[in-house]
Amino acid sequence: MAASTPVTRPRTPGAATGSRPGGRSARVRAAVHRAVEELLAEEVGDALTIPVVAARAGVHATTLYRRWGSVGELLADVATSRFSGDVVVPDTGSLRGDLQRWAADVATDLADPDVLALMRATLGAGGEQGACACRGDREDQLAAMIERERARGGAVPTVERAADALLGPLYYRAIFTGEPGSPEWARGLVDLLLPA
Amino acid sequence: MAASTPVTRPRTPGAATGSRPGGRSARVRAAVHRAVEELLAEEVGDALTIPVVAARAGVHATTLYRRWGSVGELLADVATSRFSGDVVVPDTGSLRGDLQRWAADVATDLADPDVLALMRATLGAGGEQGACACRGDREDQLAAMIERERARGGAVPTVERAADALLGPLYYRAIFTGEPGSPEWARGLVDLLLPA
DNA sequence: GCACGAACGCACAGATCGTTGCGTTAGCTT
DNA sequence: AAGCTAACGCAACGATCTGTGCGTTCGTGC
Repeated sequence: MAASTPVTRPRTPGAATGSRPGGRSARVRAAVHRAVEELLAEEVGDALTIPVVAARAGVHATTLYRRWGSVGELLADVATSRFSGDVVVPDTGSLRGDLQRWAADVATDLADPDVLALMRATLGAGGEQGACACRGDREDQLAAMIERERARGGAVPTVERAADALLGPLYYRAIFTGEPGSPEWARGLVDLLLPA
Repeated sequence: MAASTPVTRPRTPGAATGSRPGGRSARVRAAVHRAVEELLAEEVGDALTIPVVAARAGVHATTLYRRWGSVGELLADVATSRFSGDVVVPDTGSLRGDLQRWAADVATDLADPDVLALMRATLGAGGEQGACACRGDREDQLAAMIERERARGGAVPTVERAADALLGPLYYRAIFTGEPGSPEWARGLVDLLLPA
């Protein structure tokens, strides 16, 4: 490489940095993301390496090294785009209804073995950044629902408390115990959080 | 290799299989465990490989390949011995007191960055087995405390419910958010679980 | 359209990893 | 104290990974 720029890599791959988010780059990115998810679903375990992903995606390994640099960053990128927008904020008219529906959706999402594999791999390789990618914008969604209820004039718990009561059990079950919670169980968590 | 046995590896490394848990094996095991924890604390990330661990431990890489086979199994072994016995079950006379003290201890344990790094790496490389290793025997401890209270004749929550209310938030905070909970916050979780 | 340059493909090389066979060390048994 | 054998050290190999330089393709702006 020249001397000034540390690496040829065009900055963060996720957000278009103003350079060229055009057709081909987007296609490559999509193919790579799909390849990662496919390999994760096949429980390749250790064998999730840059060359393997590249071969599966039909892309040259050099491209992956240049764009992502390591499997850790690649997984963090995949996790970010996988977990953003996977669950929509419902609007049922009441906080209880919103939270119940939302918790059930999250539980359903977390029950997918592929999602679990992605989260575990991202946590392991991505470190702090990967962990945040797995949370996605779920705390923000929680805050949005609570804020809406407060605007309606209702009594609401703090976002922190709601995260403890909902996201805590949901994620703990999914990651640490083999048995993810059912949507019914997730709805029950809401009943424990909100006063009867 | 011969033909019958798939690998020369002497079964599970943790429990002595009756063969020879003698002095040298134990020393090697301890050195390797220490090396893993040291490297984890240095945030080596991807570079936590068998040869690197072997060099740090002053042991030949072949030994690690034969005893553990992969970084995943090695990390699961380290996590198991790290998380078993790290927290003792208190006996304060009341369930509330027991849980408060226990939750505070777990929170303190989870606040250690090295423990976090170990858990994340184990989750990533160890898969299902690694996840169980990170839980340790904490659900059993929870069950023991609850059972003791029930023997005293008190009203007790289910173990499942207690795990949701305590382990869920504790682990979620530690793993997914950068800020692990304080012992005081952990004690507050107990107050939310038990009726006032 | 046309030129510019970012992103990709390709080939090659250095480094590292995973595995095997064999000799040596050192627990364990009697 | 002497033998047995599990466990370790050693050296070498093939496979795989990581990184670089250069030519080519194809979005993007003029």
